[in-house]
Amino acid sequence: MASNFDHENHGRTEVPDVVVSRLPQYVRTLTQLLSEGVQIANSQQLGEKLQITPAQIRKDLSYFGRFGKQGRGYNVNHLLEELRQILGLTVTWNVAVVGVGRLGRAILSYPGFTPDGFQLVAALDDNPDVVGQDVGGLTVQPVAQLNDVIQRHEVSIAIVAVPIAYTQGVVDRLVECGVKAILNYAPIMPQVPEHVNVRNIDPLLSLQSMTYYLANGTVSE
Amino acid sequence: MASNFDHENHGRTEVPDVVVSRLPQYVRTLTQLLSEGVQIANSQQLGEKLQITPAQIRKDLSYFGRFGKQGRGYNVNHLLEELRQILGLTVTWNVAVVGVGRLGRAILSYPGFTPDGFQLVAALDDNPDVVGQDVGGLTVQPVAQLNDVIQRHEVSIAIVAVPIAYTQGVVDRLVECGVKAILNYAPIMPQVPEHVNVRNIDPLLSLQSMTYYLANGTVSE
DNA sequence: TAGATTGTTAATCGATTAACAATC
DNA sequence: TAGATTGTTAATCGATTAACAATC
Repeated sequence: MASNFDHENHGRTEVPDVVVSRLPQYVRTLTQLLSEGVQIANSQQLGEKLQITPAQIRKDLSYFGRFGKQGRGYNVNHLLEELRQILGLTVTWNVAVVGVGRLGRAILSYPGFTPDGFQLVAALDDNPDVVGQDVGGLTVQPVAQLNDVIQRHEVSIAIVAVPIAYTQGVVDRLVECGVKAILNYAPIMPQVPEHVNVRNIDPLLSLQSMTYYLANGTVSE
Repeated sequence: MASNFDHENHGRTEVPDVVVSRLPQYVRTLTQLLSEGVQIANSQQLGEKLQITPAQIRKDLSYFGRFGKQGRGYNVNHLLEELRQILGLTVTWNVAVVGVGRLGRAILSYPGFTPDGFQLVAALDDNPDVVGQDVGGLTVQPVAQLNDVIQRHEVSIAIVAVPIAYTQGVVDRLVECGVKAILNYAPIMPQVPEHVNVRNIDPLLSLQSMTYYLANGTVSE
């Protein structure tokens, strides 16, 4: 059974997660260079901007193809477009926000997602006082309608900003609805089947690891 | 000059960053177990909760001491207290929030930091309409007062939630004021001297790496 | 004491970096 | 063509895991 999966990538070398996680940073840097009018950049220059070795950049890119020219470097615009294509950033992804408390409202009002192809198409909450409200141009729907809302709006990504006690339950329901990408803001790591991706936004963990260095007078990296 | 640093850890083996970053998760899990009345847990049980191998947990802990009993496991309460001590979570850390826009307000109103020993003691902004406002029980100060505010409140951690164009400038000023731990919410990676720690909260990067798996029909991990 | 689980060493795995032939 | 930089292979580094003696 499991051995079936071995054939599913059609002989492509599996790309390490850590490599995929760097690509959006490459996209960001290239976008910035482009806006500055830079047309060509080599791995050395990109490495300086990104605080990464040139070798790593070339290695990372080599998982996906050959985008540079020897003796010259990379065409910024071309590499950017290739990476956007690889990351699936050339299409629009519909996003639902579950949980419209203070944090959910901040997320819904944040204009930073839309330019990058993420369209907030639905907001859901369980609080009767909140349902029906207009937040960031969306009418808050009851969570009971989750399945229907996800189908109707073709939601493929969910942002979860509900209290910790409800998080796993909401995530379970999202998974049942076929959502395969979840951005979770609750301080908990929800369990999901392995075909579903979860990313946790957990500032408290970040703070708690920094205090180690504050308390011990050393520095990370 | 640099060789001086070699002596500063007094022969202690340097703890890898990745190990330090897992400790807060251990603390969280142990806290939960304690609240459930569990008194003893072995590395196997902790591993299941944390989705980590038992060997890794034992290895991680071994950087800091011997906290278990062979044949028995770990006393939950004791291990928790030891880890809190190691992470510097037994003392209160004063935190300043720079940037009181929508996001800054959400952070200032979020009750989740305080229980863990992080005390929000100051809020700063540059917008004259915002300065003087009461937000989450704090009066917003002008950023011009940064140095003074940090001194007066003994701030050791800053949370930065200002627009991207101001982020590096604010971070530079914080570093000048002696702040050694910065939690940054802007979609940029500020450059700091190596004795300063920065953690970036960057949900857009998380979304952009998940779309890779959505677009390519595979799954991370 | 017998059984269980730690703490630690050694083996494995995977990611990063260095080096260089290919080639623009 | 000469010089520069890529793409890729091999070497290195570091983190994870397995194994087991120590010991509760």
